[in-house]
Amino acid sequence: MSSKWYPKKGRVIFHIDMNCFYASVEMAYNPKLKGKPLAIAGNPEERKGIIVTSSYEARAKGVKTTMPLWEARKLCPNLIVMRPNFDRYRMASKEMFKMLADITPRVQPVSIDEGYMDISGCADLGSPPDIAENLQQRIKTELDLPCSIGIAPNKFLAKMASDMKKPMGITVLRKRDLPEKLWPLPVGEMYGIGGKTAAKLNSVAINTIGELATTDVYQLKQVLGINGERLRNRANGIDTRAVDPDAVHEFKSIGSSQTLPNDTTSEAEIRKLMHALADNVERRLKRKNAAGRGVQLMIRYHDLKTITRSKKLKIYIESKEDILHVANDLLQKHWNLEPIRLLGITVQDAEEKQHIAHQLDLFTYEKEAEKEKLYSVIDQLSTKYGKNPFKKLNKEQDKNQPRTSFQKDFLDDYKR
DNA sequence: TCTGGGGTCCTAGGACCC
DNA sequence: TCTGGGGTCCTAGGACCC
Repeated sequence: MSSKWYPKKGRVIFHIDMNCFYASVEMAYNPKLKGKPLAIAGNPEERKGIIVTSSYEARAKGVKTTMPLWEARKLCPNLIVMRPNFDRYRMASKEMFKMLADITPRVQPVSIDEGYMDISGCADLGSPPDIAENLQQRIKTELDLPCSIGIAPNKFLAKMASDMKKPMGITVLRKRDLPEKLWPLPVGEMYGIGGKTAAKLNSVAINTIGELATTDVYQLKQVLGINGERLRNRANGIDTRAVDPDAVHEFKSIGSSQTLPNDTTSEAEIRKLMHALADNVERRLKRKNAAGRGVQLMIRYHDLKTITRSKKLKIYIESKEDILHVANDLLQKHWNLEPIRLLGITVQDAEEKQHIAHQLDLFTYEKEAEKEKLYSVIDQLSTKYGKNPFKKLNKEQDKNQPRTSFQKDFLDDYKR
C-alpha cells in the first residue's frame, strides 16, 4: 500500500521547519507564555533592540523579524519581550535532530531550527505523509514544539512546501502540483530570491514563479547572469542537490562581530572590542578543533557604510594572538579614522585540524620566539620560492618522494 | 530615531604564470 | 615580433538565508 508513494527512480525529501523556534522553546519552558504575544529581541539599551523571532500572536499585530523593538511595541503594546537563551535553543535543537536521525541517518541540518531528510529508502516505515505525521506528533508531544514539514522530490520543493502551511503543517509538493501550488506565488516568495532579484525580475514583467519558469533562459541570463538559469530550473521543480549529512562539518569560516554601545573613535574601546572578538573566534575555533588560513576584518562606520578587508596567510592559525595580530594590522591599514559602529573578525578558509596534515606541525610551536622565527622564515621563503611554500612541501611529502633541494633549504633555514 | 549577528555562495577585476 | 588566451589566486563587495 504505502510503497506506491515511493517512486521507482527519484527521491522523497522532507524539509522540517520549526515554527517560531525561539519563541516556541520559551513557551515550552514556561507554558504561561502560551497564547501571548511574545518576542525574542536583543538589548534595547545597546541599540540591538531588534526582533529576532516572535510568536504568531505577536505577528498577528504586525510584529516582524528585524523590526526595531520600539516599533514592535507601538504595534503591540502588551508585547512580552525576552532576551535570547541560546543554550536552551541549542538543547532543543539537538533533541529534535535526534528524532530525525531515528528515522534515517540521511539528515542534513541547515540551521538550528531546520533540516532536510532523504527518506527514499524508508518504505518499510510507511508512506511519507504517515512518517511526517508521526515525526511531527513526536516533536510536539515530547518537546512541546510545533513544526511544519514539506514533502517533495527534491530539496528546493521540500523547502517551499514546508513554508506553505504553518504552524504544524504537512504539505506534499509533487511535480504535477507545481502549476497549482507553486507557480501562482510572487517571485519574491521563492527561496533564493530576495528583494534585489525580485525587483530586477519585476522590472522585466516577471512577477510570478510561473512566469519565471516559462521565461526564455537567454533572456533571464541577461538580467540575472548564471543565477538566472538556476532559478528558472528551480521554478520548474528541478534541483539535484543531495541531502548531505556531512555538510554540517564542512564549515568555511568562523566569525564574530559586535555593534558598539556608541559610535566611537576611542582607541581603548576599539582595542578592547578587538580583543573580545578575537577571543570569541579563538574559543569557537577550539570548540570545533579547527584552524584557519585567512583573517577578515569588517568595519561598519557611523553612517552604516561597511567595508571588509582580508588577508590570506601562508600558514594556519588558531590562537587569539595570531588572529588579533593580523586583524589589528588590517585595522591599522584600513581604518579611515571615522567613528566606528561595528567591528567584526572572521577566520576564513577554516578546516578541522585533522584535515590540515603537515601544517599542523608548524603551528604547534608554541613559544613566541619560535613562532616569530617561523613567520620570518616563511616571509623569506615566500619571496624566495613563491607564494605558498607549504603547498609544494605537502604535495611532495605526500608522494613520499625523497627530499628535494627546496625542502632541504626550507629546513635549514628554519633551524638556523 | 535609524537595521543584529551568524553564515554561504557568487562575481569581477587585477596579478601572475604558462 | 609586438601582444593571444587560458588558468589560478587574491581581494572586495553583493545578494541571500536564518
